[in-house]
Amino acid sequence: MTIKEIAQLAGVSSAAVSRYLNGGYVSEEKRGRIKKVIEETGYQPSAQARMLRTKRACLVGVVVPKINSESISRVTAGIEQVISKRGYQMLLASTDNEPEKEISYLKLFENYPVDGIILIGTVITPEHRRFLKETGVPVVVVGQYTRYANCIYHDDYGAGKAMGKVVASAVPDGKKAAYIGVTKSDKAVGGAREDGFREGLKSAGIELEEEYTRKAEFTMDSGYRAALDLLEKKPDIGTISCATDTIAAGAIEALLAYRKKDVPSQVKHSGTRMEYVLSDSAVKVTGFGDNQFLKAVTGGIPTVHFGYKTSGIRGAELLLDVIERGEKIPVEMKLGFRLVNE
Amino acid sequence: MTIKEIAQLAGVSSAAVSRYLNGGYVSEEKRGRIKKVIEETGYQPSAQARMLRTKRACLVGVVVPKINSESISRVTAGIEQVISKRGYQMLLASTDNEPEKEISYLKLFENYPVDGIILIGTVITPEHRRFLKETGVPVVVVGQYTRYANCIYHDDYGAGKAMGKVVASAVPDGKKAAYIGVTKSDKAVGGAREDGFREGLKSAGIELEEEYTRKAEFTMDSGYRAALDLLEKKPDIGTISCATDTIAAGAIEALLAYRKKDVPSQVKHSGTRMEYVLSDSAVKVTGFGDNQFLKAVTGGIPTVHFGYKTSGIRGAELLLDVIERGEKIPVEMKLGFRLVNE
DNA sequence: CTGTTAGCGCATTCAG
DNA sequence: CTGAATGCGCTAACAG
Repeated sequence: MTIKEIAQLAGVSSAAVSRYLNGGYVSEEKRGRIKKVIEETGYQPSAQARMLRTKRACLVGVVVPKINSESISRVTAGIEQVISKRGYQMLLASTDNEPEKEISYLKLFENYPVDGIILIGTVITPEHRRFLKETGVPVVVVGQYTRYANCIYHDDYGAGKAMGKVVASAVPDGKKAAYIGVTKSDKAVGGAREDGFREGLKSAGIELEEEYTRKAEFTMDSGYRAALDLLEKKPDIGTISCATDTIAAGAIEALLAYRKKDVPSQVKHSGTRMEYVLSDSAVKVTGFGDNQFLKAVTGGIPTVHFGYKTSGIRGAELLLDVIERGEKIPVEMKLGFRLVNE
Repeated sequence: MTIKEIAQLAGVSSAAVSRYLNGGYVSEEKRGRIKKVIEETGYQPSAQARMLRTKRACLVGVVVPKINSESISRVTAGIEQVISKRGYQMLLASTDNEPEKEISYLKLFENYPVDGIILIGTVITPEHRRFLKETGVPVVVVGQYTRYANCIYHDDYGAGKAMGKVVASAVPDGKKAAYIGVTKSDKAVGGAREDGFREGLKSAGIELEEEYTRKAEFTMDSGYRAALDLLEKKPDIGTISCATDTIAAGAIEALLAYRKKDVPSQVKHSGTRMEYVLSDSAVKVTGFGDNQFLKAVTGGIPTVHFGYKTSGIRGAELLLDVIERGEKIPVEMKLGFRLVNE
């Protein structure tokens, strides 16, 4: 069903139909005829052809590293909130943490009818930079700093440092602090958080020793394996701090499993908090991200609340500014954090 | 940058460039020149214009009720797995559990360059049915039964019944079984699971009493409130069964909070399982969905594993069959389940 | 207010 | 093998 057919059936020109559809001048009489025909046929204009013409889609594309994540869903919720208020819709592309897919979806959106792109960043490769530098489509990056695009990121270093201090005062005498991080290629989550954490510990006179350190993927399962390895090799661990709450969940699982396997112990509740008791002494797990699911079922571990939803909101606002008002001045925005359950 | 400009720069016709791009006949010499120009300019053909022409996008649109869900991400992972192998990409639209948005995104995809649509269904309204009946775009529905489209759904009734039997044998003498469901408008999760559960209990001689029943949204928070209400009004509860693991997580949170507020008690571990001890007697929480996160941090509650990933795989295969081979025979597929941690 | 006309960027005939 | 020409479905001038 095309606009031309509708025009014929209604006995008008296709331009009249187009105007009808877009709120232009149409006489009452023709308006009625067109309306009737459209209702009868159930005609829907092809968004695709329209976009080819107008170069406007009222659509933004969002590239995310994975779908099943509380923090990411908070960001997208923020985006949705502001763009839907302005008549836009949102399309998501999930890359499953594969940088190549990320590029391929960025390129898809680039040649696709979207007015702008929001990239929830993890690892920024040279290819990413090249894309950001060369693309004509407005892009804002959320979650990572970059000078090649408008960006909104979080104070991961500060959060890491604050957590380091918290942990410093929590690790018992004679015990050690351990850390499960992620790849440093992720400057924010892998780099800044860990660097900050180290610094926070150091400011309290504690050194994070390399043997008490592991690298994990962004998954619970990976956190589980890393934590188990840590527990098996280092019996004097007092705290396990993880780069994300998801990894922390894996660490908690490992504690449960380890306890079950080797050491008689128990889980006890104090207040709303659970401590995973190991060989008669609690191993405390900390995270980043303030995952509500984790909080609900465990009572909450020490973690950091970032303004994920806010970053989505601000990111979308920024994007719409450049889409609609052609705003040219580059923006870098850093958002703060809040310690939780310390 | 258009195909025409490339043609000019390379001193050939736009048709030649088009052929070059699509693997048609081009002499070695021109091929070289074209290649060079394209590389220099970084030209990328407009997917949008191409689609307008060819009616093929190598894209499938997936409409999901929410983004932050383990079960949904398992389905999309399944979809991704098969379509990416066949050269397709996937675009997601999240409706945040709002039926109107669902329709609006379905219509977006309908007039958009996607070759097919997969709808992860919750509530199927008359509008949905009308859409499915009338749209020309191939659609498959995952997670709900419908006769208006190819569909793949799970044996929610059977799963509910099986869980009912498990619970029947777990609820202590003198105690009652409680159930937190969701809206019956969701035939699968709201209707079938609860009906099956009732039946399972009944087959063991237990009746699910209405006062021990609550309705929740598909969120943890809602499960929390429902469970707390249940606990406060009915002290003789032995088990709380929830329509989803997410709701169950909320129920666990409620147990923790309730215990803290009123009743001295403790959490104890037996094996890998935790039981939330209430007034000296454990209240067992059960769910549906086999959420791995929940399992990790609690040791696992009795739940049901559905073949979510499989349904994604089969759904995508079905869709590609109709997209690529014009398969016309309607398919309804029911997938089984497996009890976990009973 | 209205219809005619000319493309948006590309793929596909169809004669060369 | 190749280029000129046509049109996908729609909107934006433009002259009525």
